[in-house]
Amino acid sequence: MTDNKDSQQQNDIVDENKLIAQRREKLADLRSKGQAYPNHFKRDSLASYLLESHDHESKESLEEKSVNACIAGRMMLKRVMGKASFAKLQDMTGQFQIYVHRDTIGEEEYAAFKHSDIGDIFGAEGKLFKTKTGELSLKVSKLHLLTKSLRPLPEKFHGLTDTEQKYRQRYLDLIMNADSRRVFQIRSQTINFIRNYLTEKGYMEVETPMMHVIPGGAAAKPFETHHNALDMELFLRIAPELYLKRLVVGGIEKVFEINRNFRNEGLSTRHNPEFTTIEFYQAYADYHELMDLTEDMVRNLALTVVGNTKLSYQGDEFDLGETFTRMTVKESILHFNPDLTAEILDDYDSAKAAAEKLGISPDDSWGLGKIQIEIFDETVEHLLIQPTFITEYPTEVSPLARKNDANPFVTDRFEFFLAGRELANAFSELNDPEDQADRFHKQVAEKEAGDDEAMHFDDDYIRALEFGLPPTAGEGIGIDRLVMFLTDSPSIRDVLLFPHMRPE
RNA sequence: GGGCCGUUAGCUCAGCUGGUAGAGCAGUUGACUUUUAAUCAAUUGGUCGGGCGUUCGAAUCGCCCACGGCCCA
Repeated sequence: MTDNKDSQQQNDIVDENKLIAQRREKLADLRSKGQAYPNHFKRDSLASYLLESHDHESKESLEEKSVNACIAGRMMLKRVMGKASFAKLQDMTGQFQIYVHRDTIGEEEYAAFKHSDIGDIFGAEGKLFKTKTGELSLKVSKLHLLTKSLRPLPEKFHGLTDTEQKYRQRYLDLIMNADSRRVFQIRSQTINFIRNYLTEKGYMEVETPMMHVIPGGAAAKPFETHHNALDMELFLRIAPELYLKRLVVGGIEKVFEINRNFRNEGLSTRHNPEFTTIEFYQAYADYHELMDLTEDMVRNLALTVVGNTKLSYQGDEFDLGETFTRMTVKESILHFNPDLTAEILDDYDSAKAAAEKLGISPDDSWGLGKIQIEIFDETVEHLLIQPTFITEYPTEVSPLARKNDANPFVTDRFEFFLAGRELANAFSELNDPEDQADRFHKQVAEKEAGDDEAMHFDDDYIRALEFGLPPTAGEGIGIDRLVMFLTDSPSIRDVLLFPHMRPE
């Protein structure tokens, strides 16, 4: 055992390259001289603040005012020119140049600075000034090495581009790539915007269970886990929907939750096993009101976080400032399939034949509604570049949505599409407990027939509905996908700080 | 799960029809007191993702595996 441990430690050391070894020696030297990881330095300014407040000033007026500042950050760039040096310190708002001068900070301090490494974290005190070329900088009177960095940063010009390393070592990506920092700022601002938007409209934010006894609210395969003390199987939630509607039964008439869902499916540029959604529910509203709300919210979100309603996603341009198109599933199919007619779509045999002609292989268990949706997915979805609401989804594929009064074949539901992808799903909720029980029974039958994404029967949810769910409309929006659109990110991994990866 | 592409120094990348690896940046040493990817000179650094095979000889050719990317289901 001991031998193994020793050889393991040996290996750890051998694994390290010379660059790290050199920095470790510098760290040992720092330790020998005192506290190597001090925590006394207080900064008073951020890079962006100094630039905003003083960049416009002339060299002379800066000199006259004699502005003191303390900044801190990671050294990203270092240019030593004999007895004077320039370096860039990076904090969370940007980079700021410091000027380190031997005759100002002293010979010993300057020698130490010359031995510092790119990546080291410094605190710097001094006076603001402008260089010959006009760059606002800090003339350092005192420099504090706050954290020694042991590992060399990626190259200063190309930075870190290796996709795998960006995802696995996100900290490094965030240090090196302003674009990545921007993506996650926009992500944060997006969530913040939505939270404020709904809160201001009187919605209450809640947190419902992530571990479910009966996974429900969506058609998806769940992750399974086990509770030891209770000795029971649990599922990570695939959607919060049924819990949020229980809360509407309980009288929380406007409610929302922004949180993670987990689905046990493959990974791709569009799918991560855990992803974030916002779901919100409003009593005494119908799906038309949610379309209006969605249109207003998405438009103002874009204006707030990217400052523009005209966006482009991977080459597709769209404008969230224009009125969003609204059409039904059938209208959209007919619009993009001139050879089809309403009569064909309404007849099971001819619709099935049309689907087969499109390369779809209808299963015998599919009804007309499922066939129509497959035709929609195949021929319409990817063409909906401009913001579009599609309504009147077949009841067959909408087990939780309220049937349309005029046409019970379809539900009071819409999905919202942008850049050829579904972004939101909403409907007037099914609040008839007997209808809901019937639909659960159908789902259970499908599950027994082998569909492992079909829903379970949730007795307590039916019981809640039996107490009475007021007429309610609800919606879910994929936050990751929304952020992808707002940041023009090609992969969901680009908008997740730590996307799921196989172990190295 | 299938197809295609990739994996070479800490990072970004070259490396031809097989002959035991190269640049830039970073590092080290020296010069340089307002630089802007600073410059100049010298210099260190590699289990070429892993394994097996073909061959006198493999980063290079073949097979298998791992990880990643893109496309498809």
